[in-house]
Amino acid sequence: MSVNTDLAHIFDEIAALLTLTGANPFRAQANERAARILRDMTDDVATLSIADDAKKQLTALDGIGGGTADKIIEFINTGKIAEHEELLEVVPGGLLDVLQIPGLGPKTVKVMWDKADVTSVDTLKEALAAGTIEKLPRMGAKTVQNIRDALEFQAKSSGRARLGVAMPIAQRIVEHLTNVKGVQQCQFAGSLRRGRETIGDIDILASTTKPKDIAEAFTTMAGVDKILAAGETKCSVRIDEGIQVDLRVVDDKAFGAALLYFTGSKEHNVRLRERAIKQKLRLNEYGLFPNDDDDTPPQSRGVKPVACKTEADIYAKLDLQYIPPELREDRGELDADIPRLVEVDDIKAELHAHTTASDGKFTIEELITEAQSRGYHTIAITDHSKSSAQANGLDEKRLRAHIQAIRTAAKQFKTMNVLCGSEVDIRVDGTLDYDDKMLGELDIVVASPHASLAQEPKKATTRLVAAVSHPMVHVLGHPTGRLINSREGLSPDMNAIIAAAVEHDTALEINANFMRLDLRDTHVRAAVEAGCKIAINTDAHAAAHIDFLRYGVLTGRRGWLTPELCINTWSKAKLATWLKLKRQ
DNA sequence: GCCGTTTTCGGCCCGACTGTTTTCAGTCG
Repeated sequence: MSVNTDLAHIFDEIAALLTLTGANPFRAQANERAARILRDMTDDVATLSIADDAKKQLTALDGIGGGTADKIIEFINTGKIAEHEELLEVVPGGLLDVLQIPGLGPKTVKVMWDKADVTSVDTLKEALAAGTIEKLPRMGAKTVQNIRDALEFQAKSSGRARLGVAMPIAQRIVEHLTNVKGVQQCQFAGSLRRGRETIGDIDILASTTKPKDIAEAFTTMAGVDKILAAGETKCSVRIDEGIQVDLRVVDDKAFGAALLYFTGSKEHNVRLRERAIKQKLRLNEYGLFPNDDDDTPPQSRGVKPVACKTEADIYAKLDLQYIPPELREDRGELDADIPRLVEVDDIKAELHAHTTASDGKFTIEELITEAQSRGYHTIAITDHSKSSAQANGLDEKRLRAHIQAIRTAAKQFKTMNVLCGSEVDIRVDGTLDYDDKMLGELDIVVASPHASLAQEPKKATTRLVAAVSHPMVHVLGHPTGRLINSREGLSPDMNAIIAAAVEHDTALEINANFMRLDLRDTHVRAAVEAGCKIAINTDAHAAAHIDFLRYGVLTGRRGWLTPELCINTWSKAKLATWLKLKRQ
């Protein structure tokens, strides 16, 4: 929903501008929270805001109060927010970019603005060159050099790394460190453990009897480009891929408390600490302690923690169910009944994969063998349709020959359920790329948008609702067509698509390719709440792609997806029955 | 700016690290 995104951006700017004016930090925080809520919701805030009881509906959202609700309504009615405009008259907008530079916070930026006429990244560079920055208070040689380094790094950095890029790197490092002498536990934490679609940096947590050895092993490992910090408990390096990796070394007895802390999210941790306080407890990265109102940290006074060894212990002492990392986003997880979430081992069917018939690398036999080796009972072969000419899509004649070839090949695999399918293009007007007769000859139809992905939201909604309502369609493939960090894709009214999917018993796909992860987590959550069926498919074009499944499962878990709603976890018989019955 | 199982006012998570100063401010997660 692009209005939600636009508004979220404005609230983030208001927050940043407020910090630069020295306003109450909690006021800034409230605006940041509003931005996060808007990004997380699938409801179109524009629709919500024109309702008769708009203010009531908005303030019903936890974290949105009267002031924010008024501003949202103001934006929907006028296209802008007066407070935002007024702040931009006082504070140069270019300072928002300066604030993005690591190490520079609001206090420092304000001093630069007041005393050195810095109003943008460019004027900061000029001030650095002119030597005016180093004359400011608390600006020593090291700080100035750090700013120069950060500017240089920012210029060549590509920003947040995709999940599927960061994960293998993190696993490699964890494996390397686990083999170091003295290491007791080692695993990655942070947004990577929570399965976010992009990762700012990689956090590794370890406990060891020999802290010096692990620090040495970490900073000297292959692929380290630059050592940023090398202390007793924390080391930071930048690796060749341009990603920062932090290693934290903690006491083995408190590994759980540290893991909880370093996994985050920050907002989830704040919620946990607030809850702890209400229970006369105090939570930090060393454990959950009795709260004796002494300002000195309890661990440094020898206070015995109530829990610290494992995350589960801490949740239990806070009277909470264990909350899986993927749910720790302050999206209501503390107040909810947490269901059993889908796991990689639950997946028994791949329902979207390509062969050499279109643009895949597998032959039919290779693809079936690959699926069989993963312990799947079902594999759907879904090559592209004719409109995807760039992907060597099949016309009707070639598709019919392909179906024959699949049926013949399948005879060699007695235990495998091999489905003849297609990934059919959803054309710009919502019609499909084959007629109903052709579609009827297929066991499974995955309908996906590939072209016109910058279509305006209303048309995109009509287009996708038509496809999801089509009686021959089983799965809506990568619904928005977005590519993470490179293409925004469609911004349809996702609730309308979910409603149509529920009505017509069509599954929505989580495309597990880490470039896509489409549906995204928040869409999955809305779909799951509506009782919509979900497919997790890898869209494999080559053997390595089948391993992308884990990213799809992580995204599903972030959307609170249970095995019951995930059609890839069903038994062979249940899945086959649904595929047939759906068309009746 | 938001919120209320002691509150409609007065709070709002917690600690480490860095770099600058001689006891701590600012930033980060």
